[in-house]
Amino acid sequence: MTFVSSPSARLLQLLSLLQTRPHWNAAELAERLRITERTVRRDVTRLRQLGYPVVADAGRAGGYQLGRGGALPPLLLTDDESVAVAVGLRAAASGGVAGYDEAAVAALAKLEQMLPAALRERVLALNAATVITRAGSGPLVDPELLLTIAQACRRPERIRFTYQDGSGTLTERRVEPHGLVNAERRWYLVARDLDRQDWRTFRLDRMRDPVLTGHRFVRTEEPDVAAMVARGLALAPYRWQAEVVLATDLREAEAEIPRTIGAVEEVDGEVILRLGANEVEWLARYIAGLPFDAEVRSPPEVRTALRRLGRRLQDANRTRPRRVEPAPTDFCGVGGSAFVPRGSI
Amino acid sequence: MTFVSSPSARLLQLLSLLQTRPHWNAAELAERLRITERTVRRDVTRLRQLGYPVVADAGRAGGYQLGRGGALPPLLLTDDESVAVAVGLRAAASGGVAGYDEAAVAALAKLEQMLPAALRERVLALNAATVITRAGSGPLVDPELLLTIAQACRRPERIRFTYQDGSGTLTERRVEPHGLVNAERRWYLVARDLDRQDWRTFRLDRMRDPVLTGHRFVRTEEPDVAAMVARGLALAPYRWQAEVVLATDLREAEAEIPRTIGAVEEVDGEVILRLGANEVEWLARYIAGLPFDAEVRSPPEVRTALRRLGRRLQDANRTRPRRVEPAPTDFCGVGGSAFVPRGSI
DNA sequence: ACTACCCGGACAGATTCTGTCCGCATTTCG
DNA sequence: CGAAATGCGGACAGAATCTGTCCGGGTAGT
Repeated sequence: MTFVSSPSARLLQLLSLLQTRPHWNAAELAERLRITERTVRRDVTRLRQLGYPVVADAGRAGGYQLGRGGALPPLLLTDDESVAVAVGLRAAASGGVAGYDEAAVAALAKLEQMLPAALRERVLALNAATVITRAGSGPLVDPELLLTIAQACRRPERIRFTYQDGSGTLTERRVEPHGLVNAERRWYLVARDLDRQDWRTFRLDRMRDPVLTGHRFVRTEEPDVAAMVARGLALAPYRWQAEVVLATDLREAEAEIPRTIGAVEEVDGEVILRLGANEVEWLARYIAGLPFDAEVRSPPEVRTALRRLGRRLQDANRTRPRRVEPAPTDFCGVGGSAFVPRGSI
Repeated sequence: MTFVSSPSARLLQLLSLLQTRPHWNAAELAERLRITERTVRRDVTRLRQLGYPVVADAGRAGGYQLGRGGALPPLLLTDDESVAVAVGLRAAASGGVAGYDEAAVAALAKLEQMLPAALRERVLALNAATVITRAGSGPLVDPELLLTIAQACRRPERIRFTYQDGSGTLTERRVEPHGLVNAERRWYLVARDLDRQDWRTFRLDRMRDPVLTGHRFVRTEEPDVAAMVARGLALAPYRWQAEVVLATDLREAEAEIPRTIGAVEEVDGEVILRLGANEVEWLARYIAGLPFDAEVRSPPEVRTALRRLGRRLQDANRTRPRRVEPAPTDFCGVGGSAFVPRGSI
């Protein structure tokens, strides 16, 4: 640590020390800053006068701690950046980002204190006026776990962890981590599984006790991480895997079918859709809902289900409906979105 | 402004003044802080030594400005809050939140500087390891416009604006704004339309030149803003509005059909689904894809389309498929989601 | 050329800071 | 209960820094 001559700079150093450890006594601080304990006490008083919440305990186990809240020094963000902070944290608080609702709200409150007064007023108005939609939260992920995995990805270093798959089975995994993806309100890790010698995608909320093994590794492949996650979601270990010939071209099919639903490719001049589900009925319904005709190649159970569904659609909508006219609506928006469940996993 | 005795506290006051106005000369600052210009110059030097980027111009139009960047004082966020900031801004940067990509990246870079060194390293690793998924950005909304509307909501004050509807028609609108919603990557305003004497929902990216009229109003109703947006999305001014009887109970129907797709209610012991689209074919496909049987009450065109679809499903999947076995996959994740287009608007 | 700005050294006096000393209060442990 | 280890803050003398004043130098705009 370098020593500075001016008291105001030393104040900031004291503040930094208080942050790096939860607990200091005056003797420790004095030694670190090369001042006396009396001066430490004076500096603590100065920090308090400046609005920093320094908490002290007398007695045998006494010492200083930095409390939360209090006045904070100015923050150098542009107006756009401040709005982005408010909007981004608001989105996190409403569950748009996996599992950081409360922390985001708290962080937002603190950051607001640090804005210039005029802009603060406006950002506060934005938060007050914005209604939280019930998007729902993703599964909680321990921040410590997330950061540990992130560090493993970055070094890069092999990790070991306990994993719980969809059916509840626990297995030990050893992997070379590659990248993190936050998709569909969940966090995923794309990694190379050392025991299976292949790429795998794991959900972080199903991961326990990650341990950095200490073994560094060299990356020899650069997979498209986002694509693997998206593809993986489509071809999860469902009970039924269907192969369907679509009566359309590849571009149209790709535009219509999200990669998280199914994989589309062209083989011998035909457009083939592969997708999975745990229930035949679900597959039949999904295929029936596609905006182009489809022939199921396999499995035959799905073909049968589609024929049965076709018959039921005809039977239910013969003639003679009851007439009711829906009320007119003037709405000036557009768009919609939905999660598509495909049977229990 | 209150005056303080200690030079270190005055430094923070000087820093605050430099933020409130883009330009000050020494004489103005001296008068504000009740010190001489020479002392202002000394304080500026001290701020620079502390890492604040104070920019000065000599000459007739000279003065001081606070530049961007530079060292920043410690920020009092918990680890959880810091991760939430990083994650939330990362989501905004990847288009998860409407229109604040670049500003979010810049804000994130600045905030990272303010973390304690150990935590900063870990948050940086998180950002490096996280792959941006191609969620796509929503339409850009001018931050100034967003903040103006937010302020109108909060006061509350009537506003006037030019609105472009789905077909491109421009109209003048006078409204009493109630609340803002960020849904489906777009910003919406829920307001009471004064000319139509009814509640309306507007997209902010289709709004121009909002003007605060100066007329305050009192809120006499508290509508469910999020529900109005969601409901509005389902019952947009489509060419075809269908009414469908579902062979299931209300709870099941509500669980299966998002409010952004259609409205479900129970009438005389029957579960009724109302939804709209610009194309009959789309409605037929969607209804066919539902996981329960459905009878279309109206319009007859949709009933006809469903019968036709049922026949085609049977024809396309008679017998004798070509046999191909899909490759097995071990993927440990689940879930999917997609925007559901329903014909051109 | 003139005016209005920023820059920073030098000096004497004013102000603040520091270490030392001390008594008081609180908490924990044996 | 007493001892030990902590925080608290006043008082004092000397050390250190800050301040206003003065001044010469440099830059930018009219």
